[in-house]
Amino acid sequence: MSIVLLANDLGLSISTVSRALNGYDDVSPATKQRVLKRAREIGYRPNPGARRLKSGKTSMVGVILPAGTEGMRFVDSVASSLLGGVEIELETGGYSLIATMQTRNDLEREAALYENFIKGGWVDALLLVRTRIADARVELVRKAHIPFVTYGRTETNEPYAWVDTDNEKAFYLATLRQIDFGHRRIALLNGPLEYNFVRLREKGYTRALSKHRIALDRLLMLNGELSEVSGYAMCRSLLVSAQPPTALVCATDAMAIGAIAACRERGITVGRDMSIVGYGNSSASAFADPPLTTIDHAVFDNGRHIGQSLLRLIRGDAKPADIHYLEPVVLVPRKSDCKRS
Amino acid sequence: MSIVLLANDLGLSISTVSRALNGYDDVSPATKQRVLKRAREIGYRPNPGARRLKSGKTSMVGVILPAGTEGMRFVDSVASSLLGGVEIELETGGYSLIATMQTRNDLEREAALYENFIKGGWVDALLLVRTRIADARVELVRKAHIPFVTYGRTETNEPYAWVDTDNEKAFYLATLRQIDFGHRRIALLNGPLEYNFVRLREKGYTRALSKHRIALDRLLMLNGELSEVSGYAMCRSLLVSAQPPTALVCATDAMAIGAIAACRERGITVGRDMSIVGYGNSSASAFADPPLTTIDHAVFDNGRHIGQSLLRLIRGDAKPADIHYLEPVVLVPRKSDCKRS
DNA sequence: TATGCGAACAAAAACGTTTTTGTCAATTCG
DNA sequence: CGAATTGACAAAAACGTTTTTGTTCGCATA
Repeated sequence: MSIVLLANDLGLSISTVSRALNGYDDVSPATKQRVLKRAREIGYRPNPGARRLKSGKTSMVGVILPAGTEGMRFVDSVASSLLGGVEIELETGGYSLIATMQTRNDLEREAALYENFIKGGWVDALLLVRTRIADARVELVRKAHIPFVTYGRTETNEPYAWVDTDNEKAFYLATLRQIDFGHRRIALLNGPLEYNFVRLREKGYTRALSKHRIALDRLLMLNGELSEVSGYAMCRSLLVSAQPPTALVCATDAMAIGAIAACRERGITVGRDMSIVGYGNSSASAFADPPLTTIDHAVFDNGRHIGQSLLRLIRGDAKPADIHYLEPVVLVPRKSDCKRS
Repeated sequence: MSIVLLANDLGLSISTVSRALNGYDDVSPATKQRVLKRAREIGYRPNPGARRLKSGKTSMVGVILPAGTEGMRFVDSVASSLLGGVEIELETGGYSLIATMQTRNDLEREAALYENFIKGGWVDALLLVRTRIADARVELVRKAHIPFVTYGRTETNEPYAWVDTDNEKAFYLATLRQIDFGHRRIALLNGPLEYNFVRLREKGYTRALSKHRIALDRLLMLNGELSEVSGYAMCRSLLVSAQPPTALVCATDAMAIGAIAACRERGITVGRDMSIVGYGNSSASAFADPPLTTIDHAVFDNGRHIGQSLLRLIRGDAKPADIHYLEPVVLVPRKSDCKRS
């Protein structure tokens, strides 16, 4: 019974206090100030349960962090920066971000989890990450009539708000660079096929090849996990194949680091006999041996864009169709790529 | 007005329905079943706001993820596994974990953030991570009379619930191994001094040295960030010093990988001329060159312990003083350490 | 000088639960 | 056989807000 305390203290009715606190204009500027001041002094905090019960607003944006495919890693370093960016923007708008974890990758349960999270009414808006090509979540969330933005695009007919990195451009650039280096047998170490960013990266890769009239070799396009182990395994299988590639473009720096290890194991010197480009510009990439040429993309800025978009959507300042932002990428050259020997 | 709908549908009063749903025993087993069944069919979900308003319970446990010291990384891979373990246990008890991010490391704001989070009433219990030696948060949270467990210990007179990894043992083992390899000038590349785990690692290191009557050389004990860059910089400064060490124990694998890069740069072969042990058994550690000897600690299991402890605390099945769990560590030998040459 | 109007505040209802208290019949007990 | 107890349910209050609907009063207008 907190607002009544505040009201009594001020000698006002609770309705006036409430309206003052919420910035309505049928309360005089003078009393509005008085209420605000006293509220701060007394440390008044509206009970979020009551507020939500009455108004349906929670001042919270939610995100469900997907279970990692490898072992138990839910949150990768990308997510960390991203969420940081989101939070810092939401903060300025009086919102905050809450994350909950998905303990398994099971699609059946996923729907139930999202359903629960939304109907549970803990959040006013949602952020969807790790979008798949066909992603049931966006339909589900749209039907719930709750604002949302996706990090990464998906395939759907309906308009929706998205923020994405230019994955296609990234792999177009990386592949082009390998071609310019004289490579013709360039392998693509990619992620799981279901994800949209995986398809986009493949698209960038094939576009670069076809631009230079290089025939596509399906045997050079591999899909696996995003981890070091997986990169190692895929590279290894390529190296023992009939016609090994002379260059690699990898979906993550971790995969590239695994690939480097595989090359090392077989006595192949990366940066001389094998040309490798990674993706992500992870903190480890600069300290690999050789230092990894990679693609840098501003994840934190992506997060900020998402945060801003969420706010606009919540306030009704924008329609989902208005929000499409493609973050540019930049290739950071180091020592892991080289001319064809 | 959802429970009333359900009640009408069943021809019962809302109070009976509520009591049936909450498992009270003054409702007959028959109707209890009937209510439960119908509730499931109809897809009834108690309004969390209303529930919280009345009972004060939220079925949520919260954690505030600290802002990363380097750049904007909030959540490292440790946190990912840990939170996964926590969540999976909480789930079995009908609770779930929500995380929110701390956007800056400022201590002033930290108190306010925790205050807000607790008073905001979004959670029934709290998890505190990245404990410092003197950590104002535990006093603050205790005063709020909300159950909590810390991941990592801290210095306080009051009893509190903690789960921790045996940091001291880990660095005792790592240092001992270096000593057994014949090393006498062993450097400690440690993290920021304020953290309790940093002190414990230092303690393990010094204990191993003093056991073998090796004099402590303060110049060999460095403190920095937990990142590759920092490991690189610290190792580099050691290598150009008057009396470089012949062995390194590092607070994280990332630091160790940075250190390896520094050695490589100066033509020092790690695993032959320099012996390095890391910590964490990160996925990258096995693919470093040379593969990193490191300390493995079961972060996910730690998370599960935390989850269970939280549940016991919430239910009143245990007092904070009862909950002290020290997770054992194990050294995983690879190729980065070696006999003194 | 009545009438209408807007500015500033207050009363009261409502949100969907949980909890306290109450009711009523059936059963047990002295 | 009447009184006390118990088992199963219902009525109503309460949680702390927001929102809808009043109310009062001074002031401009006709």
